[in-house]
Amino acid sequence: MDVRGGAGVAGCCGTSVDCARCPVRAIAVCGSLAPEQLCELARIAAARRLAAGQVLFDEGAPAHDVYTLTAGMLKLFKVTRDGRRQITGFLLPGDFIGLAFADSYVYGAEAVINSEVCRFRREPFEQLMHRHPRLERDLLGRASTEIAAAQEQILLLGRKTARERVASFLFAMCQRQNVGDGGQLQVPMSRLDIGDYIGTRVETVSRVLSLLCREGVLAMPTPHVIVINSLRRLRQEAQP
Amino acid sequence: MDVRGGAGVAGCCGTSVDCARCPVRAIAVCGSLAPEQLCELARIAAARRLAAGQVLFDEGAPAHDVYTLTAGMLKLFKVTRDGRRQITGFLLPGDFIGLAFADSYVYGAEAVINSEVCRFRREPFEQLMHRHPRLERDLLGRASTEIAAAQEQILLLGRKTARERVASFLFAMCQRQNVGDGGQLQVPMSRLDIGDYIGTRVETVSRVLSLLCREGVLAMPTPHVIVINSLRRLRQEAQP
DNA sequence: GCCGGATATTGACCCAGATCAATTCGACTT
DNA sequence: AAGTCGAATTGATCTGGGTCAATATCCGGC
Repeated sequence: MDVRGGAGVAGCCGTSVDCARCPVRAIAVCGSLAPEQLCELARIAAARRLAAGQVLFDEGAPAHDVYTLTAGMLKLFKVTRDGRRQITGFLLPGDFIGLAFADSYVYGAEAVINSEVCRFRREPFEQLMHRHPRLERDLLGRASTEIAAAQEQILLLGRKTARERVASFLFAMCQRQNVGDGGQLQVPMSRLDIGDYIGTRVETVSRVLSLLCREGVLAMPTPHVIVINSLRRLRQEAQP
Repeated sequence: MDVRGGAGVAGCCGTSVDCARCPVRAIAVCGSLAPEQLCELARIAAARRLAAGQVLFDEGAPAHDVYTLTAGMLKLFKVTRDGRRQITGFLLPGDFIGLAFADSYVYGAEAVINSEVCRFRREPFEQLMHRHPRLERDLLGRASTEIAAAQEQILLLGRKTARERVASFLFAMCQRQNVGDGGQLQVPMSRLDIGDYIGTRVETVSRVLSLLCREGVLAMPTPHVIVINSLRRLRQEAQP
């Protein structure tokens, strides 16, 4: 959870190019950028630490920056005029924030747990991107993945039952965390957040989880740790 | 509705670069590609005509091609194992199909009305794209827009009422067709398709439309033409 | 280890929208 | 113009998940 900040970034230009903590590393293009190009990236980068619950930016604010998440977890969300909230995604370290923006942010971003981001001023980042086609290609690939994921979520929200939604959510989390049978799934977000992500109420999330627990599909030692007894049954419940 | 096909494409290399019907034109990069580059694109392109209801490709099929829609309207959709269908988008002429694919198509595509697409073999298209950064950049911009639109739809499906969904759908259609107060909105898709897009049943779509009609927000001379009496009220109902 | 506010769970009841069931409409063909 | 069949509309009823309310549990700060 420690931040390397500007110094850490600068460090990337030397021998420790592939250091896991380096914010630049997080955009997963170290392999495709030469050290002097990493330096360029480092020059427009700044680390920022976020406490749990802290807002990174609000929906609708002018989009001056793009980010990579280097530690922790963020949630992205949209809110209707009358206050209904929809979480559009949870981000894990390595994820990039800034694919969907035009002039202003199309969603708000908030830390789920203590987190760190690496910020890049947008203008120079885009110029750099244009100068380095591999970076641009990497981002296009990420955009592709994000579109596919969004459409999976559209299917979930449009056509799945509450039970299937919870199962789908857990199954996707398992895949992202590489959790298998008997593994412990870390669920740092609240039940409210889960509900706002899968389009149900807190109570429904809680009820379905309790039910799956009673049925033996999973176990919940604490609300934020879920033991997966049968990944196969979970996937089956998810109606993929 | 007439197809120019291979000949039409080749024609783009000459003086008629910006002909509206040219399939290449549809990817909206004519301005950024030199005539000889257009020729390159034309060489890997082929026009294809689709009758209403005809399938362009199935979800899960190997993704050998990418497309641009040159006329008509397509719907993209995903289906659950037990047959529930979710439409993830309707495409209009100029739209590009192929941003979300890896090895296989992540959704099926079917013509809503008689349509034409321009097909590009994927392999050479991607090589061409890599050689022409402006094309790549154009696609990244399109991906951006698509992500933003998907998240808007996620908000709709996760948090809006049936009435708000129908209003949002109509309002979005008005914007795409540039229809204002008193304008005639063309609605070529069936009520079933609309329902499968906004996550409700046919009957609900019909009921809400009838209600909005009775309230004077709109009029329906025929099921596929909707007159917008008050775009303002429509937007208000949409809870943007 | 204990305390207190936030978070999670569980129960009872309700309602928006699904489901089931007729009509009605409209774009075809002949 | 009449006939046909799928699409759209409308009505009646049902139900999954929302809403409201009452505990129970967790976890951070002493």
